[in-house]
Amino acid sequence: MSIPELSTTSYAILGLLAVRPWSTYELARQMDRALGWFWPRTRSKLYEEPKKLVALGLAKANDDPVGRRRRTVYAITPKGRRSLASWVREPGDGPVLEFEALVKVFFAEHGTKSDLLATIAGVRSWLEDRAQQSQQIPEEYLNERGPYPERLPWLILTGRFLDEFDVAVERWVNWATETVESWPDDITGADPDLEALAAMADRNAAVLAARRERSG
Amino acid sequence: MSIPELSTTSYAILGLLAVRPWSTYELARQMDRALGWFWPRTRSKLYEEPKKLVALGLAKANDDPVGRRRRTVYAITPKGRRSLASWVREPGDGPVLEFEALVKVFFAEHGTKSDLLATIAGVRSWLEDRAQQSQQIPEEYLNERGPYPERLPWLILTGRFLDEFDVAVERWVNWATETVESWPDDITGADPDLEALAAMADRNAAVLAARRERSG
DNA sequence: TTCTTCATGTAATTAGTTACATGATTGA
DNA sequence: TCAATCATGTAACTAATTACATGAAGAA
Repeated sequence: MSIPELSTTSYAILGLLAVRPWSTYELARQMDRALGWFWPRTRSKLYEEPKKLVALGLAKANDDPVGRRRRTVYAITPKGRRSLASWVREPGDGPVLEFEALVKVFFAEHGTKSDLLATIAGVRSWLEDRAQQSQQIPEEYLNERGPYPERLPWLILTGRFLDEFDVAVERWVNWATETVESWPDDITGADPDLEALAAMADRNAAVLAARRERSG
Repeated sequence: MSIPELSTTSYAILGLLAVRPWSTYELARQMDRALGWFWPRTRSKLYEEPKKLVALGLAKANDDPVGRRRRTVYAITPKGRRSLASWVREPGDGPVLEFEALVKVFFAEHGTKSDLLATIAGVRSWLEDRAQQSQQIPEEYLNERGPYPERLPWLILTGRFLDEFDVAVERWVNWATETVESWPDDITGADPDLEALAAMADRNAAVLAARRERSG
């Protein structure tokens, strides 16, 4: 490789630049709006990465002063498009989850039943905040006002993943709330939900059986 | 605060030390087995963090040489237990997702239909690998052979979340495969699945309506 | 006795976050 | 005209990963 292995973050930004040129601020907004849901990065990264792309000839920077301040607008180059295309064709990594609240559930013995319920309730709030933030996007497109409608078929693919994810969280919150509410106040006396456990084991077995069937 | 704000990773390790003392290697295995599914960290972190805990008086290190090499076994202190307990009672952050393959889906216009199908198929393999890796744990507990059975009620809570997550991924893979297969070879001619889009908008609205009902 | 896997750790590097600073624009 | 918010960026710091090195134990 002549190119020293860009990170996924670099390619994510390069991908946005392939849609159109953006100033850094616009890139940041775009990350908030969409990409950030499954590739979250802090804003300051968005000032660094494009510089790297420019250094490699994958993008170019245009200075576009606003008043006394400079603003940098980045655009993709043909070389950048080629690099992006070859990245897109390689299958990517699977989902990675980080879930602090669940770590606290995992160590629930150090808190009370009501602490645990509060932790779970916090996840419900998270879900609601998220519903709030993401509500306008599908509506824009349904009203034929969403940007870059030619990309819509695959934007729906990604949106649907996030939707399934939220459904999973919601289902879990509902079940976990009920389950913990049924426990005694001293949670060390709780009975394990062995039915749930058996269901997990079964589903797991089903996935593996399906694989054996698929692959011979 | 006298304690300079530990990270979630620190508390995760502290939580494990509260179960029993472990050598670093055992900690690493334990991360692979369970915590790593929702708080993934590289192995070398597991050598660093305990040192920090020791410096703060939250854990103590015992040297336990094996042949000519040293091995360090860490144990929690009473102060460590107090610190852990106060962390557990605060509700934690919601789930954060990173999903490289989905970034590639998002930029699917730079690849072909079959590239896209391959990306989705990669996610199915991920799912199967995961089923493989996690299969024995529920079975151990169902056979009453799992370690620390007194923690089982909340271990099932966390396991169930991961199960719901996998179900979501599986549902998405199935739907996405079907959807993309129905597209023309030139994906720029694909029709957006507006029904799916409308369903997402509806679910979103339902979550928000439920919140209004709850809090109003 | 040698190969492989288990086990133990450090060092160098990269990625990512937090904190800060300040100009431009808008609307009360 | 002043406060709030939008916009632009850097610097210092912390977290995390990758690469490396090597001893111990068990199997062939």
